[in-house]
Amino acid sequence: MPELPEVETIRRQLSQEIVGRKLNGKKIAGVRRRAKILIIDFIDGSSLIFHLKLTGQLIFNGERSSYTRRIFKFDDGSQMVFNDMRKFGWWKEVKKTKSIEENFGPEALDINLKNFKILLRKRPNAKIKPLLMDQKFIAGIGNIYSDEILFASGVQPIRQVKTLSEKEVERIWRNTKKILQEAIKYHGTSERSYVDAYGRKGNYLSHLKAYQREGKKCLRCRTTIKRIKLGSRSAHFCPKCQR
DNA sequence: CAATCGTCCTGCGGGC
DNA sequence: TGCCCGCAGGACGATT
Repeated sequence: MPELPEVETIRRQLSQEIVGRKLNGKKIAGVRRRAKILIIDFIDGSSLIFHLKLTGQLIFNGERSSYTRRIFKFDDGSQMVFNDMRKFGWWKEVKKTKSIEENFGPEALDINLKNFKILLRKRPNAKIKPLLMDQKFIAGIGNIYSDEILFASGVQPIRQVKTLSEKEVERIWRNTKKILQEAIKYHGTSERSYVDAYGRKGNYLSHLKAYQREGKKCLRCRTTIKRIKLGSRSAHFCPKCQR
């Protein structure tokens, strides 16, 4: 599922290819990301924004497939294909992105420890995993990386924020940065249909330590990884390493 | 205000 | 073998 690392991978690659080109006569000034949204800015101040949701793909010079919803053609003959098997994804032309951007909490990669602690204090009763996935709270983390962050931090997904020690909060903050950055380095996780802007799979899947490892042995202590339902989502964790 | 649940959609895998 | 059912999850809206 495209989360922050996947969208960021696509953003970096697309930026290399399309900045300076024209789309519908409008010159592209830059490509940004906010939360899991990809934003193509034009020099006239307007933007074209995308949300890939679960199965969206944006492929530079990709070819039409049965899942292609739209092809964006650039002035030099190159193109960008938007595929989406499940049809949850969307794109939109907007004059301003401000009202969209302000719906999100701080970027997961940008927030400092002090502000992360302040943020957590506002939600003492929330369970940590759903909170990390709440885009209004903190932006960019989804089901895969919340499991990975909490595994690395030794914290169970159901833990209430107010029960977290200072050290646990610091570990969660540090591992959020570490894991997201590592996943970007490997061009994301291709668990299902995710591919990057060149149609290639990401390589972080083999680095996952919790997500989708139910029934397998914990890579740290050999205990069997558990899966529980939290809200309507699945959470994977090691009952021994994570407390 | 916060937490939970249903909803959108389609491919896939388990079970009979 | 083939069919049916349920599951997967981002984010929004309705409900409690």
